[in-house]
Amino acid sequence: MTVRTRVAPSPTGDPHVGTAYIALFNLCFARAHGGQFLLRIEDTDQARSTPESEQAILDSLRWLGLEWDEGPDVGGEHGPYRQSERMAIYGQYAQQLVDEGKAFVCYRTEQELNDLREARRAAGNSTALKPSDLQLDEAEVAKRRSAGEPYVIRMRVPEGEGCCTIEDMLRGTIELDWAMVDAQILLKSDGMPTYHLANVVDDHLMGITHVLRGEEWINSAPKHKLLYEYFGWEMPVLCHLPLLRNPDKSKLSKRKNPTSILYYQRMGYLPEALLNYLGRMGWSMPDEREKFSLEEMVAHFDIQRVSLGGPIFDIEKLSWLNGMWIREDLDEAQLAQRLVDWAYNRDNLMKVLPHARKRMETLSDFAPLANFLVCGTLPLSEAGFSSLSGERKDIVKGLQFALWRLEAQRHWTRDNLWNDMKALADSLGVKVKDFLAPLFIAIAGSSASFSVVDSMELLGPDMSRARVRHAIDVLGGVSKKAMKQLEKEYQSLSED
RNA sequence: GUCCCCUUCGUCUAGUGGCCUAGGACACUGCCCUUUCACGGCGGUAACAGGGGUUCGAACCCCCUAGGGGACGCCA
Repeated sequence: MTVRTRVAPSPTGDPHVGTAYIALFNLCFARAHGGQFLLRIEDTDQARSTPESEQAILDSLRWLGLEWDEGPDVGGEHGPYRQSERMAIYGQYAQQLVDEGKAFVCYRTEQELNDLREARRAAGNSTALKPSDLQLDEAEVAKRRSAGEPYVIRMRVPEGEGCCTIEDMLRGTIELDWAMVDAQILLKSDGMPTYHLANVVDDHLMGITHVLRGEEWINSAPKHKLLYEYFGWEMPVLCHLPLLRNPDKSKLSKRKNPTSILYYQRMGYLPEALLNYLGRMGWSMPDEREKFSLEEMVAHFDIQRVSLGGPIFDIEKLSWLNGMWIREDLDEAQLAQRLVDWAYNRDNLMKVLPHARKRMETLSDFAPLANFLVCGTLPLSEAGFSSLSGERKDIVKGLQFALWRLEAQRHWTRDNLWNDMKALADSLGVKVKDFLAPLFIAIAGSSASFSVVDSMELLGPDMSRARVRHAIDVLGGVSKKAMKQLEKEYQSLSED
């Protein structure tokens, strides 16, 4: 048995707990059956994938203690293979399908596609575009080809009535209407494969026998099944796991919940505890114990014990569990070591000292100055912002705008952050000093502290963003309606 | 809008036709321990979404309704 997890960098480069969740179940399933657990990096989207974001995910999984196997040597490189290095392979397979009439070249433009979908939606149909919808007459195709216009390769899909049946380990037989399945792009105009092609080709070449993935993939299973049929390959057994949710039950997202593993690391959660908690999401030990190690989970793993309701990620219970691990599994020497490794080490001190030194008269001044760096959530209160001039509404607005900028920043350095904040203040017509004042409190808990941008650099993106979010909440949050208004205003700012 | 998935305390869950007057855990709460706080111990509040079937018997099987979620991209 061989299973794999595909890891895709998120747009912000944060390693997502959802990725670790899926990886954990893949690992347990494989190990429990004496099989292999492989990892595959999904890096065909140039916009989101950088070497750093890929490394961040691998490092996070390792931090959690999820070790993967070295797979078969597909395409010349071991380990968590990178697709971009093997582009030629996908092109070949796509071409093979074209030659066999199972895929076709499509010159449709984005505008045309939008119009076609719009028309289908207006007619009350699904928006799935079929090969016949996309057909252009030969003269037009010839014209676009000789003009060197970009094209993609799409798969042919059934156009008549009927269902595709998918077998799922947990859900049994699922019937999906072929009408919902569009002529999926297999090869993008930049020559990169889409997930669908890469996924099927890789899994076959890597000898994957079982695929455990998130339930958001159920709807594309027919495409994958069809591809396996086109290629004449045996399809792996599928299993769709439930999705982790926000407290409001929507799919876990960073706007509503911290989702980055780095955030939990920075907050001081132990990897064992976080992994243990993820193992309790939609799964339970046969004896219902709450606390268990990865080894114990593997030893007792049974995929049939997965419950299908989407579990809500509850930080309070995670914290309780983390406390259990600290109290029961670490003696004092080990705990001391954890603290040192976590933050109280020389490297960290050296990073903080340049900012603290100028402000110190005695050594004991250091702790209060650096306190905010090792704090998790700051004990903020509304009163803490009362010293600021300006209305609360405007303070919240400033923080929200700043948050959006921070969320967009991929290169987290003090200079970039400074430029972001400066630009924002300028476009709002506010003095930088006044704009930054609430941010000081959000980040450091007081306006008397290191420069905010230095503080944010030290805190890192996840913790910084979480602090700003927390401050907005403390100030009463933003209503849905007000949020729409702010989004509009923010949009118009960036257009100027 | 169309299709798919899901539905047990506020939350994570046990439960696969009789052991269910529905069990455990987090949170909340009462008491005990304690100079304080925490930890720990003992209690308490709190759920089978609704309606129809099938069955001697249904949280569990079937149907309908409702609610929630997901998918409908040159994202994964």
